[in-house]
Amino acid sequence: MRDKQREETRRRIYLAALEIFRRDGVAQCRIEDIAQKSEVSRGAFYFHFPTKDDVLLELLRESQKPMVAKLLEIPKDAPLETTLETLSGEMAAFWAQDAKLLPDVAAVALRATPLILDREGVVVRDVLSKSFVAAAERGELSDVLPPEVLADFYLSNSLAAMMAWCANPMLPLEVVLKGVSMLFLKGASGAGR
Amino acid sequence: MRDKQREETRRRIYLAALEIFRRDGVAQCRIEDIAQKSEVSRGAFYFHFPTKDDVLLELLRESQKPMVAKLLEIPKDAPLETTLETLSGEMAAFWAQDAKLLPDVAAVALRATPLILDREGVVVRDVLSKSFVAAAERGELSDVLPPEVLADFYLSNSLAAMMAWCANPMLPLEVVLKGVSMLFLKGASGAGR
DNA sequence: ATTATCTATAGATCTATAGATAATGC
DNA sequence: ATTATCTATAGATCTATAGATAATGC
Repeated sequence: MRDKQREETRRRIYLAALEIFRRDGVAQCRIEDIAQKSEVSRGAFYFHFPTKDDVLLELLRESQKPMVAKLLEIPKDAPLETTLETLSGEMAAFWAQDAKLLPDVAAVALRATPLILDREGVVVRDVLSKSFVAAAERGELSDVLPPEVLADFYLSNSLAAMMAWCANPMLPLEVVLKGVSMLFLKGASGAGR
Repeated sequence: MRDKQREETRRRIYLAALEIFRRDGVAQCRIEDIAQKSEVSRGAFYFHFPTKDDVLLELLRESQKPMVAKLLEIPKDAPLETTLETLSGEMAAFWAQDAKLLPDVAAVALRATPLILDREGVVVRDVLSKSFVAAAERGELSDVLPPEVLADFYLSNSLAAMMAWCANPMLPLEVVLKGVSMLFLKGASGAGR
C-alpha cells in the first residue's frame, strides 16, 4: 500500500520532470516547476530523485526495455550484424522521438560508471555483451580486445554518434546509427590486424 | 593596457578554477572558492566565464595547441595511420595527466555544436578534417561517408573512449586510444562495403 | 563623455534538515 | 513504537543587475 503510493508519486514526478525538461531544457529548468506540475513539494522531488540526472538515468533505463525485448528475440547463433542492425533500429526509433533530451541523457550515460546502470531487470549492455562473446567464439571478432570491451566501445560510439547527430541532423538517425554499426563491424571483424 | 589587465585577470581566474575543479569536482565546487583564490569578486568570475562550462571549453582549446603543432609537422602525403597515431599519442599524453577533469571536458566537447569551438587559432577538428580529405583523395578511405564526417566520428569515438577509460582505466590511455584508432581505421579504410 | 572591467548586493533557486503524518511491524 | 514518505523552511549558493572606477576615444 505504501509501496504503491510511493511508486505512483515517483512516476508522477518522473513524467512531469520530462515534460519540464523538454520545455525549458534540463540545465535551465526549475525544480519548483516540476514539483508544481506533479502536485508535490520540492522536497518530495529530492526525496525520489537526488539530482536531475537521476531522472535522466530513469529515462535511460526505460529506453532500454524495448531494445532488450527485441534483442532477446534474436537467435543465439545469428551473426553479430543482425544484432547490431536490430539495436540500431530500436535505438533510432526511440531517440528520434525525443531528440531534445538526447544530449543530456547520452552525456549522463557516458559518465555512468558501468556505462548503463541497472536498477532492476536486464540492461542492453549485458545482453549485447553476451552477443559479442558468442560472436567472438564463432570467430567473427578480432581478438585484439576482449569482446566485452568491444561491446562497450560499440555502445559508446553509438552514444557519441547520436550526440553528433543532434547537433547536425542531416541524415535520419537510423541511417547514421546503422552506418556507425557497419564501420564498427568492419573494424572489429575477425582475424585481427 | 586595459586588454592586458583583462587577460591577466581572466587567466588568474582560469587557473584558479581548474585547481578548485580538481579539488572539489566541477559540479560540486563553489564559485566563491574560485573567486577567493583568484582574488576577485564572484561577479568578476561571471564576467569572464558565463558558466563553469566556459572554463572547461577554454581548457579544451588549450589542450589542442600541442596536438595541432604536432599534426602540422606531419607531411601532407603521410598515410592517415601516421596522423591518427600521432594524435592519439598527444591526446593520451595530455589527458592522462588531467584525468580528473576528463569526463567533464569530454562531455562538454561532445555537446559543443561544431564539436570543438574555436575562439581563435587553429583547432584539431579542422586540421584532422583536411588530413581525412587528403587521405580520401588517395583512396585510403571508404566512400560510404564523406571524409569530414568520418573525421568527426573519429574524434567522437576518441572522446567516448577516453570517458570509458576514466571509469575503468585497466590499460594505459595511450594503448586504448591507439587501439580505437586502429579499429576505426580498419573499419573506415578504402574500397568501402 | 563613453565604455569596459569589476564590485556589491537583491532576489531567485537550491540543498540540507527538522518535523508531521500515516502506514507497518511487533 | 518505529519507520517511510512527504512538507515546510532555514541557510547556502547562484543569477541578474545597479553602480563604481579607471581606461579609452573624441
